[in-house]
Amino acid sequence: MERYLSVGEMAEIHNLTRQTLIYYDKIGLFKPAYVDENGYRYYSSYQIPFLREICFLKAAGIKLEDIKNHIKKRDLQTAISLLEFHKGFIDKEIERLKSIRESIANRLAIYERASNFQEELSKPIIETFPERHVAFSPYSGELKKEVLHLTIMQIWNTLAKHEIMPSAGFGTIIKKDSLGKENILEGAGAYVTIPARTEQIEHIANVVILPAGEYVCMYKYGMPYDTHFLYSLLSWIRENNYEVAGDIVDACILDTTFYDKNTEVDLCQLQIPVRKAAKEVIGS
Amino acid sequence: MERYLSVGEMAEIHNLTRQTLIYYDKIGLFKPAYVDENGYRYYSSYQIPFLREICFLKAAGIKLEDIKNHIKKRDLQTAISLLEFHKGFIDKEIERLKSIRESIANRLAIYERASNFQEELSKPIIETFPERHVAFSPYSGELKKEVLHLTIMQIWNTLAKHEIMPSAGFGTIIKKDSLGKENILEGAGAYVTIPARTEQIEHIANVVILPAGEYVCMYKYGMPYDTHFLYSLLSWIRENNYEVAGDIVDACILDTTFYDKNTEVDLCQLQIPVRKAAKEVIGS
DNA sequence: TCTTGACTGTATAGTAATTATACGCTTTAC
DNA sequence: GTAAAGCGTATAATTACTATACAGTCAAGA
Repeated sequence: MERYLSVGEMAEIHNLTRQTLIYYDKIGLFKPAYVDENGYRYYSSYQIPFLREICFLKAAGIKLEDIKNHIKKRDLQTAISLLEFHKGFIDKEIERLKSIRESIANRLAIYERASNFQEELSKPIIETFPERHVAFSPYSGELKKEVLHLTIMQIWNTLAKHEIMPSAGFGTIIKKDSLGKENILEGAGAYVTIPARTEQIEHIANVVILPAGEYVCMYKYGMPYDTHFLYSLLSWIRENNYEVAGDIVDACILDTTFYDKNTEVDLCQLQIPVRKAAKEVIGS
Repeated sequence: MERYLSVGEMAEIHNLTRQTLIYYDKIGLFKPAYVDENGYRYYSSYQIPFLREICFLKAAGIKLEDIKNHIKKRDLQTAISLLEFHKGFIDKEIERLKSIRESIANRLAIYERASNFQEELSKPIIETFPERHVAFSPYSGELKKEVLHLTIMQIWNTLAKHEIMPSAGFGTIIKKDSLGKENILEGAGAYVTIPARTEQIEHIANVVILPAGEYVCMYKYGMPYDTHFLYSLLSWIRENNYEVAGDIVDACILDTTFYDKNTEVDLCQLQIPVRKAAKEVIGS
């Protein structure tokens, strides 16, 4: 004495729509036990566990095509391997989302700091930064906006190809060794911050570690090649009995996408690592 | 002296395809700075930061439509609220994936145990279970396969509507109080296991806690209403100087989806909570 | 018996963000 | 001058549905 269920009933039991069952019929995933002369679909109550299992696998995020292939010749071993495989996939997804989350949080941290920069604009301030890992690539030729963009994009893409999401900051690094030279931008290049825990990356990009410590900083509207900000900050450092302790960072805080077409400079922050100058340096 | 980039160049810089840029043009997300008389698209290098930002937001999982609406009138506050909102969304996604992961892991645990049941089939064994939380719903009317399926689906759907993924196990609970009665299945009902940490669920389903402890168990091919397995296990319990300590669980291990059309019973495991019988009970 | 409403059927378009393909014109390199 | 590379548009396919339109079927009440 088997009872038959209509599409509507079967759908309601499984919290699906009628259309969905018709679709499952069409793609051959789940067909009614019996179709009457008018084309009406009737399902056996014995089919309920099948549809429930389909719903479970679907809710787990497995594709209907894979469910279809699996459910036909279903045994314990294939069920285990399907779920094992999918568990691995879910794990990867969770890792991916976590790294996106971290990227967004880092970006937000930059924005929060940028919200309060106004009274500090163009003034020297001292900030402490933790150790930062960055992917670095030197500029080629004269530094202008286009070279800057292209070099950043090149690093960005290298990272993206290895599934590292770049966002926590980017900008320019100016070499300490070039400060005295005729061309202060000699050896300078673009950098993109990468998560510190990324280890295998050394093989795919030139990784530089920006040391933790005190930096003399200045928010400014101006591109890295507008070097007068840098010179004025270097003067301040000398006058205040500091000395430059390492390579200089010109971090892009808000790029031109935040401004109208005519404002073609970024809000950047110069970051010069410093230490107190030794007495003899002052005298020289 | 502004340089223009062709679709192909612009696409390559951003690791996109030509088609994608044409699509972005079509939907109004990102249009070329200039189109020549032949319809060829040319992008300004000043547009690079915009496209980079679009790529970042896209990689973060934000919909193109939302990016489009945001990027038009972009300022620090809207950028922060977009990212804050999306961070919340990502958090929810991570939680969702974690609960799917847990469901899959639980299901795998059941399957792993089921892989080795053969030599234990129809024999009493003693297992220890941790505390388990289940959603319970009594059967209405005579217990047969259809009622069983429908009752489970009803619990399943109640859970699904509250975004709890049910999978870790389901089956039948037989009331200890009905063991002596004419109808041993009086008050029996279906259960579906729920994650222990689900707290707000008491309002939406009848939650029962199956206590931790020793259970006399038996793997068997047979539905819960095939009560002779239960009776034989109850005899074994009496003969071995145990007594029933609580409601009886008939857990579905492998449902009929694992078998061909003709095998219409599940592999189930009876689980009877026990304690050592007091002396006077033996004598009575 | 007729009508009404609730169901059923099929067929088609739309969703999101591309990718792939076909076909033809333009530009560039040799 | 020719061939290859690159550009244009247009269309279909992808996934798992949902929504809509239009028509046939069934059960209950007047």
